[in-house]
Amino acid sequence: MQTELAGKKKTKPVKKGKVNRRAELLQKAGELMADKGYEGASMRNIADAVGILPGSVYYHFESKEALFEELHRNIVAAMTQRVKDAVAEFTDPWDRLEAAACAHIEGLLETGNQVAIVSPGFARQPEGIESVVREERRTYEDIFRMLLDALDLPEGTDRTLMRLSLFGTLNWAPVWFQPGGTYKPSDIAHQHIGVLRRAYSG
Amino acid sequence: MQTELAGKKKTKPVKKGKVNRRAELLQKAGELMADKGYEGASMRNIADAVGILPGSVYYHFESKEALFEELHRNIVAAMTQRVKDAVAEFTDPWDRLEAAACAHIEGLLETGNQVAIVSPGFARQPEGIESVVREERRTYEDIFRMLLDALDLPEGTDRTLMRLSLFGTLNWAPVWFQPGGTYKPSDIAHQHIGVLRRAYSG
DNA sequence: CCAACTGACAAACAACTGTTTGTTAAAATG
DNA sequence: CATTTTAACAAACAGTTGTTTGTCAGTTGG
Repeated sequence: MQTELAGKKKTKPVKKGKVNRRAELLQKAGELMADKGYEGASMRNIADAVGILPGSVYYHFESKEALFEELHRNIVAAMTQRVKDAVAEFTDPWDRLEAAACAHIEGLLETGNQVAIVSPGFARQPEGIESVVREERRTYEDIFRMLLDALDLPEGTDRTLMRLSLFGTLNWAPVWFQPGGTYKPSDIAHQHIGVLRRAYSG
Repeated sequence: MQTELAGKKKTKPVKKGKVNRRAELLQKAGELMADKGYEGASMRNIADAVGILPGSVYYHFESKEALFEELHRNIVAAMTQRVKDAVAEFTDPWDRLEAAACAHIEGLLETGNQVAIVSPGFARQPEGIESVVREERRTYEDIFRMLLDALDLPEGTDRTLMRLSLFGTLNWAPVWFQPGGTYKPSDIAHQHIGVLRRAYSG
């Protein structure tokens, strides 16, 4: 039982042999909530999924809301990074927008729909942290606002409606999309942006 | 259990002086579920809203699922009628599509979001009746399939993605739309169809 | 006029919700 | 070696869920 660690320098943060239950909880909670909604995924479900008793979850998280809040923040951060990376590869404004749309919907559909948690109204979210959640989402959407501003569009074009329509098309996809079906996630983004290109530029 | 009206035609119309609690229940259940989702609206909430005790609801409806099923059917029927009426006023295929889109989103946004109940994934729906619900929805969507088929589009245009994108734009609106805000519901439909027109025809 | 039906009430049911408490065994630390 | 920290268990908490049961007043039809 007694592991002899001969002079090995042990740092505090990550325990070596230990699985990180905290991350596990976030992971499983994400999957369950994406599947069944915030209220649909109970603390018992989440605890069961990682092989732990319900009460033990409260060692790692103060409450269900706190757990969700951190989960939400992680997902938005991951999505933001993903989109920014994708956009950086292009210089043409239309290409950049399409890259962002692709990254968004791929994140939405390929990560087990976890990102659906971020979608307002998709799964019911707790009352108390709505403001925090909303601000994080707004920051994320700002990326798209910026990309749309960079487009050379006919005067009087409503960029806000364009963005909302784009998000509608993309965020609605989890409702009908079937992995392995006719379409790839990127097809959805490509088609929508394609229509916009044809309508507004050459 | 069925009352036989073989020879005698004994219609059971609305009692004269009586308020129709059954319709009232459907109405209030619709409002509550649109607001808080299927699971968010409890039988007690619904009963309270019409001034009745929770148990009494079970005189009118066999179960919560049965109540929802009927509610869903009513809403789809109302929407179908609404869209068909709107479409009938026009002959040009693009005008007909735009009229349908307008009717759809106006139904979605102006009736207290009750139609949101029809949206899959928007509010969690009971497991057992998913198939019924899905078929009703498919029938409704067929109207739009038909309208899209009537369009004169460049060969190879993917009408399915067009429809899904349209529904995405429209069905996502309840998430962000604010009554009395910058936009009218019809603006959303008009803008999206406008882009399609510009891209594919004129 | 009395029986049947209608529509509701009151009370309970088991199952489930998020959460709290007290305890405990193993590891890390001084 | 002694003590603190970590991470879990076991059991209960009060509240809510959909639903069932038994009762009963008021209307209605034969």
